[in-house]
This record gives sequence, structure tokens and C-alpha cells, in this order.
Amino acid sequence: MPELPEVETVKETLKKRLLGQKILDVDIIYPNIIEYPSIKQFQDKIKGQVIHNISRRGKWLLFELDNDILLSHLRMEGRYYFKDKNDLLEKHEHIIFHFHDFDLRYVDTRKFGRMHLLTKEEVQNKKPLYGLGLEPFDSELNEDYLKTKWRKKEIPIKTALLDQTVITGIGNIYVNEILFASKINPLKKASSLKRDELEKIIFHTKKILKEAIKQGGTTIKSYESSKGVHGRFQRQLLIHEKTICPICHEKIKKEKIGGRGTYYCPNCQR
DNA sequence: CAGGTCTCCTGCTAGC
DNA sequence: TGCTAGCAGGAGACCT
Repeated sequence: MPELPEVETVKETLKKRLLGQKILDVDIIYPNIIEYPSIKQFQDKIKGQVIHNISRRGKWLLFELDNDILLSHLRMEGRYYFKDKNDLLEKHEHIIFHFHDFDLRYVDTRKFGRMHLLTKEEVQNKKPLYGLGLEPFDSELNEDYLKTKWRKKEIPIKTALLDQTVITGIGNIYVNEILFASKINPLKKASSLKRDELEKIIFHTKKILKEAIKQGGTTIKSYESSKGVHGRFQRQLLIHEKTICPICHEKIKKEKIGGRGTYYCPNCQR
């Protein structure tokens, strides 16, 4: 599941080939991927626009075009593949962008990914980007900020860290890793955290995400494709989907918190 | 308003 | 072996 580091990696890979390229046409095989505007408007508007830059906000990819911005969220399993123009359509390929010499295909097994085509103005004041919280590397992210945001939050810190309106970019895998590194029990109420605990969370969030970006993201499910755009296969996870704590060697606990699979060491994380 | 639950979707797996 | 029920999860909709 792509989180900030994976999206960052995909962004860099896409930039290498797409900057300055004109979108000649787009085929929409599975319409539900397109959230806004209508399918027809999406096609009509995007046609002929040149990709001038590709950036990232949280887990969203932003394709900056002549007039509009194409927003793409990969959700669980979304991927982009470069293909030859005459390659046959494969299963799970839902959106095909046609360029002069190649095609870019959006592939998504579970069809959870979403795309929006908004004007530059709409991006500023409309969902889905409006209301997102701070980027993890934003200098404004400090203990005071979290203290204020979580003052009245009676939900587990695990759940609070997944709230994209506070910090954006963290998903289920990295939140498990961040809380393990911070030695904080994921069930602790967000409002109960002390300054030193908030400080640890901020420190390890930056450290873990930075390291993951450096490695090209984490890929949990292995898959192969020479043409796929994804991070190198890396496994530097210490707690997520593990059974024995690498620090104290006690049994790692797995339970659902806020409906999400949570791994933690009850001995190390208090 | 805050917090909980449901929904989307498919591939994989445990269990019989 | 073959079948099926159950599970996984990001974020928005919907409910309490």
C-alpha cells in the first residue's frame, strides 16, 4: 500500500519520462476511478494538455498540466506502467493515457484508486487537497502543533496519526513503525501524550519516512514487472507483520485498532 | 462536533 | 482437490 515514500518514488520515476509530454488522449476502462468531473469532461479537458511538472501532496500525485492539475491517489494497490502503444490491454488496467511514443497505464487490482481533474484554483480551495494537514517534513510540525490538534482527541494515537488532516502521508505500515520506534503504545489516547512523547513521534516520523524515501519505498506484496513504476523491493520493517520483537524478543501483539491491523510490542511500547 | 461504522473491490487463505 | 466464507484496508459517506 503506497504511503508517502512510495508516492514520492513513483513521482520521481514518472517525472523522468513524462515532463514536457503531451497527453494526446485518454481511455477510461473503469469509470469509477474518475471521481471528478464527469467522464466526458475529464476526457475533453485533459486531451492536448502538456505535463509541466509532477509533484506530491501527502499521498496524492499532482500532474501539473497547462490549465489543470490531475490528482491521482493510488490507495491500496494503484500503480503506473509504461507500455508500448500496441501492447494488449491487460487485466486491472483501468485508465490509459496516450502519448506520442508510448502509453501510461493506471493499474489497480482493487479499484480503490481515485483521480480528479481540477483547475489550479480548485486545487487550492476544494477537496481532496484542501484541509490536508502538514507534510511530515514541514518545519511547522512541532510539539505545540500536535498538542493543539490533539488536545481533545479521545482516540488512540494509532488512529490519530492516520488522520490526514493533522499530518499527511502516513499510512498503516509506517504508523506501526513510528510508534514502535517511539516506544509508545498505539492504544494510548492522543490527548494523553506528553511533550516528550510528541517529540519522539515527530522525530521518528521524519527519520523513518526519510529513510524509506532513500530506499525507494517499501513494497509489501512482491510483484514483478520491468515496466512497472514502483519502489525497489525493500524490507526494513521492524514490527509490521512481525511476530517477535527485535528489541526484547517478546511476542508481538496483533490487534485491530480503529479497524486497522496493528502490530506492537506490549513490553517495549508503553 | 466527535467518534464509530459502512462501503468500495479483489486476491488470498483458512477451514472443511 | 475444490469450494467458500472471511479478511485486508484509505478515505469519504453516513449514522449516532
